[in-house]
Amino acid sequence: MPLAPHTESVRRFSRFYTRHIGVLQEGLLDSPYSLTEGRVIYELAHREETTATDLGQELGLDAGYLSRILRSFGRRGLVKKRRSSADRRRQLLSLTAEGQAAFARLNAASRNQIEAMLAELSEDDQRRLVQAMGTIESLLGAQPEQRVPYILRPHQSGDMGWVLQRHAVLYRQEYGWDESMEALAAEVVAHFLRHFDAKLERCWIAEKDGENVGSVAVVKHRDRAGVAQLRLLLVEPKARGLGIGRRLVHECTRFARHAGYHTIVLWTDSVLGSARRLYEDEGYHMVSEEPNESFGEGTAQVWELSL
Amino acid sequence: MPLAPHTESVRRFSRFYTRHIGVLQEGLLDSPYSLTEGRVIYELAHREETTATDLGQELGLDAGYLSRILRSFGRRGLVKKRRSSADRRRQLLSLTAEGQAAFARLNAASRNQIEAMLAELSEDDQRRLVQAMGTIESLLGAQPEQRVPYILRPHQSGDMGWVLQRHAVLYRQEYGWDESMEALAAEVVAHFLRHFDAKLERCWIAEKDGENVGSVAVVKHRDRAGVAQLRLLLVEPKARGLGIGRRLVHECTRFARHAGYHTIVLWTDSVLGSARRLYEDEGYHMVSEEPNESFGEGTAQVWELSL
DNA sequence: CCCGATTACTTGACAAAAGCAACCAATAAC
DNA sequence: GTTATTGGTTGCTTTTGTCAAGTAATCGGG
Repeated sequence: MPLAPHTESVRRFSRFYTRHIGVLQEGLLDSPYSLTEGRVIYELAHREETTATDLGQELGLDAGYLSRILRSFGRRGLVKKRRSSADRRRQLLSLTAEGQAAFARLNAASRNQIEAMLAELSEDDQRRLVQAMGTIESLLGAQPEQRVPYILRPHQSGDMGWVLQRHAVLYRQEYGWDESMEALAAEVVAHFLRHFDAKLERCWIAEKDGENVGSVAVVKHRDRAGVAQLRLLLVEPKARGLGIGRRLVHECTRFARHAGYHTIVLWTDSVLGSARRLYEDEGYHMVSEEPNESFGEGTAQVWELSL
Repeated sequence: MPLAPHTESVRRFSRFYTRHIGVLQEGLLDSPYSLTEGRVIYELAHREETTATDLGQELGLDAGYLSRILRSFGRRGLVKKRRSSADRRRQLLSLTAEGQAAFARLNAASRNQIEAMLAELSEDDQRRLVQAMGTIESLLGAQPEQRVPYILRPHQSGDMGWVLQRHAVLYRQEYGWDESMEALAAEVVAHFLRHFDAKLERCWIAEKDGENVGSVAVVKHRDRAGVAQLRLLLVEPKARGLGIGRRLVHECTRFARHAGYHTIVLWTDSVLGSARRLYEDEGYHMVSEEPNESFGEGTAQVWELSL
């Protein structure tokens, strides 16, 4: 039997935190989404493809109510539904690019609020706060979130600079590639930004714990009509092993197929062994290989996937 | 600028605790009150008399909405309204006995839930939990609750036993009174329980942090018609200085006036100095004094207040 | 003391959020 | 093949909350 003062302390804390959260959530008010809608978007952003029933279960929502929310999301172009081929009653739900962007905005707003709150504390106090929260979570048995611990979103301003920088740093660190690699990446990035065609091209940024940890882009092939090219694939070392690379590659395939391309190709280098696995598993096969002239020591390869 | 991982930790905790609270609040569902209604009752129970505007401000409720809630509470007999004499636009709101009882039920239900939750933790872990919660509250600047830190409620089964026990223990400890005092109190309690007349009699228990800390009762005078008697006033030493005694005495006056008595009387002893102040401030005056035969060394006094 | 502004509260109309129940189509179970 | 179950949608209702207007009392000058 717990002590009465403990019980009351917990109740006081609950009241306090409820109010605290209430204040935070009011920030959502100047978005076009209700709180529940926000939760739905959050959940969608953190899953690759779910069904409505799943979602309803997770969020404790009435099926009818959720159905309407999803329909409105569909109308607003945030969510796309795809009949499951295994069970044609089910719809596999996923966020569209607009949906991902909408979530990114919500997410950024929420993050800014928390940051503003934290900014008022000293670094020590921030640490103590996070520590205390962790204690509570573990004591009250927060099970580790079974969602994917990252989100994908379209690129925003500033992102491409990050993409370039990390390409340069990582490929130098991991493979010792020289500046010509950086120059090439810079050219790709510049071209992407200058000629970006939202209908036929796309870039995804993977974000984890508020930090960018991965990227990939689909662009039109410079010469071959109806052919897409996958470029700028990157996953930060500390975020590897979570399936982010696989997800990024897959996202490209889905987009390219949907955009009407008949083929998607990519260039890679024989030294990039782990990437090779991703491409193979996605269904790509190598179509040509030749000595790499510009950087490194491996051979340049072209891989292709028919859509 | 806070570190990104900290921000994300705080967000994760907020999600976690939101969900946690959600589960707890579902317990309210098998009560006849909505969440908002519950909050209103809570607030009313923790204030002596408030105005609707005050309440709305505190809870962030729309005035119109609150007005309707209060009207329905009025209809259900939970709340009574009294025009302020200082400002006749205002209504002073307070819970009726039924209202207090309703709150006590809600409160007990909520407490049971928390207790069940705590019961799964070792005592050490409970301590760590409460500690961590305290840390968060102080870091996030919970201002000390400005509400009265106790609530009043009608007596429930078991309470009268507590009243008797504490009378015996406290008067012995503080004034060295002997068993005859206990016997007298027992008789009063027994008579109260056996002949309890809900229309004309009432007992209040003051509760703080989930523990009983005070009591008082109004009963019909045994001989004089139209006269009420205040009995069994008690405040635990550790809860003194919070105005609980004063509040209890005042509650009696209000009730007696409302129940139609023309006078309320009480017996006390000259050694009970602090109680004397309470009675004086409430408007009582001493009407007789004679040597105390039964216990202690002081003189027995009768005080009276015309209603 | 008078008059406009403000405050405390109420009311009506309405919108948003949520829940319930009936229903359809696809699938699973027998 | 028939029945039950599942995934989802739709119509209807209740609950919850907002907005604006209205009333009475009070405040704040001149």
